[in-house]
Amino acid sequence: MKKEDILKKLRSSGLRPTKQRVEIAKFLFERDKTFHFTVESLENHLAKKTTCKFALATIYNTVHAFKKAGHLSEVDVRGKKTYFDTNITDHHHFYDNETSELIDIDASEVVIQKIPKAPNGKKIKNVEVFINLKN
Amino acid sequence: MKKEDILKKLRSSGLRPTKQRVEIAKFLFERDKTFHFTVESLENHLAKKTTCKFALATIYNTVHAFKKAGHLSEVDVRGKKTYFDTNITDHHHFYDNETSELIDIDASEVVIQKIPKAPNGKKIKNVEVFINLKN
DNA sequence: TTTTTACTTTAGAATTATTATAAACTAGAA
DNA sequence: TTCTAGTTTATAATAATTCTAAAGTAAAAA
Ligand SMILES: [Mn+2]
Ligand SMILES: [Mn+2]
Ligand SMILES: [Zn+2]
Ligand SMILES: [Zn+2]
Repeated sequence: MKKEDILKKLRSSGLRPTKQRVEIAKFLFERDKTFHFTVESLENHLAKKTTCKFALATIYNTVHAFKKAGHLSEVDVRGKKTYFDTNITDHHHFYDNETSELIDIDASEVVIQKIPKAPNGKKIKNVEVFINLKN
Repeated sequence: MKKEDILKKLRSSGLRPTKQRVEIAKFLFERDKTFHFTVESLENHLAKKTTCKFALATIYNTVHAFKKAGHLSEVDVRGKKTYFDTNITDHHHFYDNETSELIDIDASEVVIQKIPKAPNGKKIKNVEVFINLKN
């Protein structure tokens, strides 16, 4: 992902390219594999990787703007913190409760043979499969 | 569910049958269909149904004791509040984002044909299917 | 280039859900 | 009935997140 693409992500999220936002965008989007994170973990990573200072509110605001623009998704994990996901495709997860780690499962790796029909007046938006792991 | 069964639920959770606990247990377990709730919604229901007063801490403590004893389960729902479930069997859910309502899906109504194998050293504990609804 | 404007960062306050505390109360044993 | 361990409760504390408003900055206007 080039600098111009980073700027595109910011613009399409309605965000001016400030120092903080560019650092956050680079950290989140200049990678090959999926990154699952909480605001707290992102803050720690940013503190290590960059010299720039980040107010917590800036991280929250930026992450939410990316989510709203569709550049990040949210994953439901048991617990109090919100988890975000750089993988915005329709996909599933393994969840390791011991390590609180999420692992992506591509949609093609799960085939559902039978599923109930939606309640009256409703339609199915999407199906999420969550596989809990143990040792 | 008879009075004796309610007392059994309390005893097996290590709880003395106090006025508050009996009311909570009756409200949660004297029903046919599944009840999905947050501590806040349970508090509101109890306020309507009974004359007894409940400190929030008592509701939290009692619900957690029931969960620990296996009489309640927890469901992961997007959002900040913890959802509990009187259905303790292995089952799945529809989730209506408009109304924040959960609907049970019996395990037999979902058949999964293909699923990835667990990462090295790990085993699959259980598989949860979450079907998001739209209008 | 300067000036101006609107947007942004930030520290700290506020809010929300939950958990902890410790004093007053009570079920059940003795 | 008395005693004891367990319970309820109001309130304080904590944790995650959101809000606020003052000081700072990017980009448009002059
Ligand atoms: Mn969650
Ligand atoms: Mn949740
Ligand atoms: Zn993912
Ligand atoms: Zn359920």
